[in-house]
Amino acid sequence: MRIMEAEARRPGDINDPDCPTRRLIDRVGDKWSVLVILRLFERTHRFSELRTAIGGVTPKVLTHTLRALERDGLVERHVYAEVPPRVEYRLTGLGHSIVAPLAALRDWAEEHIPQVVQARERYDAAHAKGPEGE
Amino acid sequence: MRIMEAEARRPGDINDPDCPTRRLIDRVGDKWSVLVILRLFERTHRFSELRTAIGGVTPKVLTHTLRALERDGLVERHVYAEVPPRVEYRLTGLGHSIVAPLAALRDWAEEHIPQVVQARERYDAAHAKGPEGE
DNA sequence: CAGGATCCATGGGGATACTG
DNA sequence: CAGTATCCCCATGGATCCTG
Repeated sequence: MRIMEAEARRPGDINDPDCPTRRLIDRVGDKWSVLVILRLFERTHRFSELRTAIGGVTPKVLTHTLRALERDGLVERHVYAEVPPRVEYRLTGLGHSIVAPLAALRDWAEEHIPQVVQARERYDAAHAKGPEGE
Repeated sequence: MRIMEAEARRPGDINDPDCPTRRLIDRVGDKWSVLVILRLFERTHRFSELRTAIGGVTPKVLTHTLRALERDGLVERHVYAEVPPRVEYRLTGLGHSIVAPLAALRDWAEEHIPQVVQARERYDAAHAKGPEGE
């Protein structure tokens, strides 16, 4: 499998800043990036639209997230010099390309998270009072 | 089937702790989980093996990571009551199932990170001295 | 409307030392 | 060997207020 190839060429050296896996984690690891990307995949959004659509995100953080995404070339920022300021965000081609992998992961989540939850309950139940039964 | 619950209650409400996407981010968002999973996909590892193989991870953090993974049902922990303590970690079936999506993302990274890096350089160059040429 | 500026709480995660 | 126990730093991100 592909995984083996990667392993062969870069044997898990996550200290290497060039390690793709490492950078990937940085990218999708933060709290809002993925949500923003999946939102923008649907359609172009204005700042406020994203803000209300996602909910729970503060302007500062949303701005930061969007800037990071823009810097990485995943999102485009379009400013319209109008009287009521209008700024639209949309995915770039690169941004679109990451949607599929992201969607794959999301699909995994939707399908398996219940099992994860069950596993947690089992684990907690077995460890809360101390592993006796065995 | 899978989506109905999460989707039905709130399309994209990441405030809902049950939102699969949200939980997924929690899982793959931390610094070492993905590395550990991909390592264990190759073969079973002992604690020290993982430690040296991944490198840069402290025992405390590695333990924490493994515990979380175990709790989520992605990793199995096998303790051998021997004189020199031996503990082996391996992926569960569930753990194996997430490798493919993870690999997809990793493949994306390997293929597109260079573009991301370029985008960053362009962005930084364009913003460092002030956006004039606009 | 879009976001910059500030202050601050939380905790992930690193370093180090110790133990069953 | 396989962790535990502490201490500590600082990046992430939330709350609030302010502005072009």
